[in-house]
Amino acid sequence: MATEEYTSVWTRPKRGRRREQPALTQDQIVAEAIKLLDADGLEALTMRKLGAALGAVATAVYWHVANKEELLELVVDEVHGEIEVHEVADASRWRAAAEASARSLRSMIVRHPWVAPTLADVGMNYLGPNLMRVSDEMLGIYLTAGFGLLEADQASKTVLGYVIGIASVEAATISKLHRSGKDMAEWQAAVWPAAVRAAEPYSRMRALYAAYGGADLQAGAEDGFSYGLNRILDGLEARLGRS
Amino acid sequence: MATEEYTSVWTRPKRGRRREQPALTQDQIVAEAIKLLDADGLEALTMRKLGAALGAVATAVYWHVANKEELLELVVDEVHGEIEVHEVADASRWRAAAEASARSLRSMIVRHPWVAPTLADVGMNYLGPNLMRVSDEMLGIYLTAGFGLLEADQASKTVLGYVIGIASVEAATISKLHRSGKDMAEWQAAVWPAAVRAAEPYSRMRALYAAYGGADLQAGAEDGFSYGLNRILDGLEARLGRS
DNA sequence: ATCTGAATTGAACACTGGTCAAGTCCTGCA
DNA sequence: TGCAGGACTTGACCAGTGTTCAATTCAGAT
Repeated sequence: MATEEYTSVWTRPKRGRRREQPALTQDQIVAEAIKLLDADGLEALTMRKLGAALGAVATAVYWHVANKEELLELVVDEVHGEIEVHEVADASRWRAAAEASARSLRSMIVRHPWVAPTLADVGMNYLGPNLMRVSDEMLGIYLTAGFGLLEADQASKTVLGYVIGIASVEAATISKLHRSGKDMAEWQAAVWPAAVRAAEPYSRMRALYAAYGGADLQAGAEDGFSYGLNRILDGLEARLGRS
Repeated sequence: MATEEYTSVWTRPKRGRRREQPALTQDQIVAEAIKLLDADGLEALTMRKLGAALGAVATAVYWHVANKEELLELVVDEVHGEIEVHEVADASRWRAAAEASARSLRSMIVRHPWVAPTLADVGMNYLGPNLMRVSDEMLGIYLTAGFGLLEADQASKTVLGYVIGIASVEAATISKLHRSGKDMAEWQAAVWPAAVRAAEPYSRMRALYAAYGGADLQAGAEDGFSYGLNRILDGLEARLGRS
């Protein structure tokens, strides 16, 4: 609570004063919301905190944004603006472009771990310009690769689904990590015993955990992502050769 | 508010009566929570509503469960119990088993659309017995297919990631649908024009939407899922043949 | 100098998850 | 039979949530 200044009819600032706060804008709000989300995660985003961070009051935000859900919609679209998809000039180079776009999407999710659950409970019901642009450009990759329109869409969605799924799981870990303040190694040390104990009754999981030992899980995730992505692109490429 | 029954020293049930409410159990609570989640979605699950549904009061639940997060953990593990993974006897039949397990997972998510966002923001940090069992059995499929331990894990996670990603998006639509009370056709009719308008500036998306026209999106999702799954399994199979 | 309408505020509402001390019931032991 | 103590339930309460609404402030056009 700020200490209340004593004001009265006499001490009150003259009405002529101009608003030094340059007035909230939607862009400003979205940017600040992203900052808060990145810093403290999804459930830490509160209309009041957001208002405060903007030097205003919660309700002021509602002038620029209908409600929290709409704000999230804007915010999700905004971060999709970070995704880079290269136009693919040569049909024979579609695979590199597909891989790059997948990696770009993944790194965006890792950078903003809160998008994963948000996307997951909002699906493709958002129609923001950045989402559309990314969809369009990705579709373009598979079209110039030689797929027909409908199959290109399916191919694109296959890769998209894979990346979202994998990145969601990664993002969850990152979030938990970030919020607990520990670094990867500490956290791994803390969680590993419990995981091993839980795996105990299942022979194959037991073997797997034993094989991993104390390996670098972050590097493992990286490798796993590449592995899966390559298998998927293999599958698509094979399909392409056959038609 | 329930209408209060009149009771007094005279009309009150005799003290000897045994508790006809067979006392809350954790299983009962979890089961009821799932029922509520299925019916009204994630954010409709309230400790108070849950208590009420069990003929008790919110705080009573806290005797059996530490907090809401733990409850969600239990609930997520419970629904994973619905996933069926067939043991694969013959190494040559791994692909059918892999496909079946993927479909089983997908249909579980579609049946309980709220698991998608829940999983997405909790990742693989749950260590419940059903999750472990499913992981173990799925790993088994790829092991008997002929993959080495670490690659089998990667293969399994590839398919898992794909299914979770795709199913998340599907689940979101299903949730929105279910909560709006409309059926698929109605909803599609309502949303389609907005989608087409949003796609307008993007030539490939415009073409895609035009090609889809008013097609059955549900069937489309089904086809899309199968397509992607088959490509992934193609990719894995190819890898298997080469080693 | 006044009016207009966009922008901002403070107070309130109905609700959330969670805690707490107090109570009620039931079982098992004497 | 009486009683102790653990299992279970309760109501009152807390801080914090998203959201609404009337009232206010202010910049610029008239």
